[in-house]
Amino acid sequence: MAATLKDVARDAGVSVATVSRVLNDSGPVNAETRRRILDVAAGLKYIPNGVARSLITARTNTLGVLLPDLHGEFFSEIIRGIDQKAQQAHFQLLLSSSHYSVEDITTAFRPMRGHIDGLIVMPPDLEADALEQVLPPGLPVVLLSCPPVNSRFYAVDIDNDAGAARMVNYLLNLGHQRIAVITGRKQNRDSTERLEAYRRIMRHRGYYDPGLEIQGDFTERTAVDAVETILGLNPPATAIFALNDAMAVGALSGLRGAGISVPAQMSVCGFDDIPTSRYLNPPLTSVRVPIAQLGAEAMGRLINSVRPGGESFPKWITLQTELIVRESTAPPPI
Amino acid sequence: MAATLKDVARDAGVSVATVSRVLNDSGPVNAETRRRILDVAAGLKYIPNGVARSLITARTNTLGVLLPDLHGEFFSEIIRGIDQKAQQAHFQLLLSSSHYSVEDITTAFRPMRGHIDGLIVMPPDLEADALEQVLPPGLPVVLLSCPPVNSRFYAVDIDNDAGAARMVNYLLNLGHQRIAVITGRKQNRDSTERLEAYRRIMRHRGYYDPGLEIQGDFTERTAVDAVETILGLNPPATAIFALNDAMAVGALSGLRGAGISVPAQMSVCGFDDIPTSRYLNPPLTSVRVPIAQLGAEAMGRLINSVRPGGESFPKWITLQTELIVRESTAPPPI
DNA sequence: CTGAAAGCGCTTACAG
DNA sequence: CTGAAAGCGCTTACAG
Repeated sequence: MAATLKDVARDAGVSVATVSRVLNDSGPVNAETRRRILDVAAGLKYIPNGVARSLITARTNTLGVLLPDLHGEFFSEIIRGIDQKAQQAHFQLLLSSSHYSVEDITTAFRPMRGHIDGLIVMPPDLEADALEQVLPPGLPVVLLSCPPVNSRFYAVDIDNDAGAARMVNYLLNLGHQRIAVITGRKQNRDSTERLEAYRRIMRHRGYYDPGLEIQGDFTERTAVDAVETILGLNPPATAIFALNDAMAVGALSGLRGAGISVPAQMSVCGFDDIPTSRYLNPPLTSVRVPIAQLGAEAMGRLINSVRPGGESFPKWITLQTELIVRESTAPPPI
Repeated sequence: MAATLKDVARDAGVSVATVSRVLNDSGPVNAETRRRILDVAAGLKYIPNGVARSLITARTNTLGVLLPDLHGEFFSEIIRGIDQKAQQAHFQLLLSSSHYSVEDITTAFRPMRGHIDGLIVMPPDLEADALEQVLPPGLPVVLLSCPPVNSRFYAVDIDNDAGAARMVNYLLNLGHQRIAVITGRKQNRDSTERLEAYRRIMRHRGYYDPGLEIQGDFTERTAVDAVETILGLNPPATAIFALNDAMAVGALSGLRGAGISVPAQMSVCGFDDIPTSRYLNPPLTSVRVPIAQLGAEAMGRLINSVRPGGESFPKWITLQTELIVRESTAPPPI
């Protein structure tokens, strides 16, 4: 049906080798011959068969992306950054999500094998070395939000520690002492790091109380439930630090349901600064994470490492965050 | 490096044909031979080369997805539905976004050609036939939110008309007469259809006024701006119908900035019912669209049409919506 | 500057 | 039940 190299060669009266040279700009070709070939190819609407090309070159020009989840703006922003970068470098994107464990990742990777030149993956906490066992030795890999400890992988992550520490200090400086925190799952490294920073600062200032830590899972719903628990605290909390914005949204909602006004009676803040946060009621104080950039940086590194002779990047880069103060936080009620 | 069919055949003392038969469960093979081959394959950690397989079978087991945008929860929900369905059917996903025009789509499709068995695409308004010109004749295609008029394509869309009509009627029945509407871009068919329904009902009830229509672009930001215009209306509007939820979020934010309370002084409602909407302050009245299902239905149809002998689906399916009344709407102030 | 030929790793009639 | 062989559509030394 579709024209092949052979068809073009036949119609142009040359060999397939010559056509291939013209199409790939490899090797010298007579200018006149070149023009004729290009004409014929256009006339035939010839489009190279990428699969055949991949088989012989062992390059697919496709990069894989394995994500744990697809819910919420955080992940769509990551994909947006990844997609943007991939497009401008003319790479294609093979996407797969809902992979929470190394086993999931292993399974999801299987069909990708051979179809991709490299992989971006967001594995559960500290699984870099386990991952190295199950991925092909030569495959370029970039880890998202996971340190490349003991592995040959590249990694891009966020300075969760500094971000969370600044937020807690900001809250403390506002006068809060009872700061409740809603965490993500224990396996979630972003959550763990943010929580550790919270603990360190709270301890340091002498306000640490494990009773202030409520377990969530980074979704709005668990935060709504967490608010109930928090409102039952004694002595009461005066601020809620949700370890991501989705949960801050849930907390705001739960508080509204309970008739608590923010920030007059309770301060609320989040982490990530997803695009929606500035439009919330009240606008959310949060820690800005360059989410799309996180994806873009990962993709940039991956592209670089699948391309021969790219510049050399540091193995591990940590993106900085920024405290964004809006209207959901204020001094505690007196 | 990696083991090939030939390696397995050699070590098992059989021909590659037999190994292929075992691995694909095609054709009869002696039980003992089969076991031996499987053992050898496992020992060698053999994984079939998908590219080579694709070249010979002319099937890639990969489906392409071309989306206009990746901002916001609407698109991540669509992708989630698509991905879920693809995974359970063991298809891979090639994703590309930021394609607003038929030209963009044409360009983005080029590198996908040959790599995919079918395509899901969300084209601009009414471009189905233009699209048919630029896509290969045999390629299975499913259109998202675009009628398949004059084309051979499948299509899945939303009953925008009924949804918007119900919302406007609901607002009218609440007592509103001056209902401002914030629209999307003119090329956006979802927006256009919702707007048409709005106009029809407003005309029918005798409250139609073109001055109530404010142009937006489906992002929060334009809705914040639109609110300013709306607040300058004379006679004033008492309700705002944002034609998607992202703009309702923006409207809520703009109103808050202007010190207008919702719904006491102004009712606000949206369309799509993105996951966040129920957690807003106040929780948003909206038209529920089964967003993930939209993606899943499209993928289901695509999978069906690339698989030989699948059941036959109607060419065009329209998903129904549901009015979700929350707390952002109330009777107008007296 | 150009072509004949090998080969990438598979699948699939066709014989036996 | 099994194998030899052709072939999918390309690229790339190797000769000339």
